[in-house]
Amino acid sequence: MKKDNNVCIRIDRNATQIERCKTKLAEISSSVSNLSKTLSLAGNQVRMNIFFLLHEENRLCVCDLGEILEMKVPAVSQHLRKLKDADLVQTEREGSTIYYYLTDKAKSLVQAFFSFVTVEVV
Amino acid sequence: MKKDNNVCIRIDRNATQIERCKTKLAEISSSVSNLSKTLSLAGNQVRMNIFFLLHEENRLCVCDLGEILEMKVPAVSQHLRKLKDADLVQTEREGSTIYYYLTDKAKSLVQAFFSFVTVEVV
DNA sequence: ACATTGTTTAAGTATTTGCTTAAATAGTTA
DNA sequence: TAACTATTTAAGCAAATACTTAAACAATGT
Repeated sequence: MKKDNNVCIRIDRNATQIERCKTKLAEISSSVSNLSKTLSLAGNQVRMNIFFLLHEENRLCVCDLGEILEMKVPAVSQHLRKLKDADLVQTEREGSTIYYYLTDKAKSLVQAFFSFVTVEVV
Repeated sequence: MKKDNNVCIRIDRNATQIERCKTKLAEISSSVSNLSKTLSLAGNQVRMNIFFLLHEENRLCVCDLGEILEMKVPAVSQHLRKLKDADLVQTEREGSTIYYYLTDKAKSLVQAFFSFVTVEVV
């Protein structure tokens, strides 16, 4: 194995394949970036629980979520902000209470996630 | 707002709803845990790129992946180990080269991920 | 058996993430 | 407007993550 700045370059590698791969990657780079950002949000048990709860109950406030998840309110609030920044939840105010609910984008995602669970792929 | 160990309990909360939610959560707890673990692996740009590349090229060795992703081999190897531990990739040796390919479990996941990209939900 | 190639493992470090407490903001009610 | 309720924001800390280099391991060829 030859070393080029510590990057391994196999002697009998397929240079055409490597180049093709690099080109393809560059093309889908921004999609992959968006996708992995979204999935990294879903890849957290607390946020996955929030997805599930909002999916089931339609809407909940931070305070309820804190009690259900047995977590302190600021901790929940910070998770919700991440989801809101990613356009996965929206809010509606009712008096002094702010209710969170899933966006359409999140609903599709959640639908897919839970179908995986039931098919027991995961 | 009353405080119970710093956990907020809304005065006009729906106690029945809270209890129902806690019960439901407990029931699906292990599924949610597995799911979020899998998604946390997918929620990383490098690993998502690896998914994409193995999906497209069928199999690749660490060394090729290192060159394509422009990363050092040990860094790639460590990502692959996580995927292998989660039963998302398998290996086959050919001489001294070890090829990685997606498991069936991973193929289903990847299929779903990339259908989201094309539908532009993400 | 020794050198070479392909790969993994280990140890150290920097960055990121998630929680905690305390303070700030905003709406509600007396 | 003052007290109260619901929530967010900020700052600090602890744990987890990902990369780096160096060393170890495994297979191949001489």
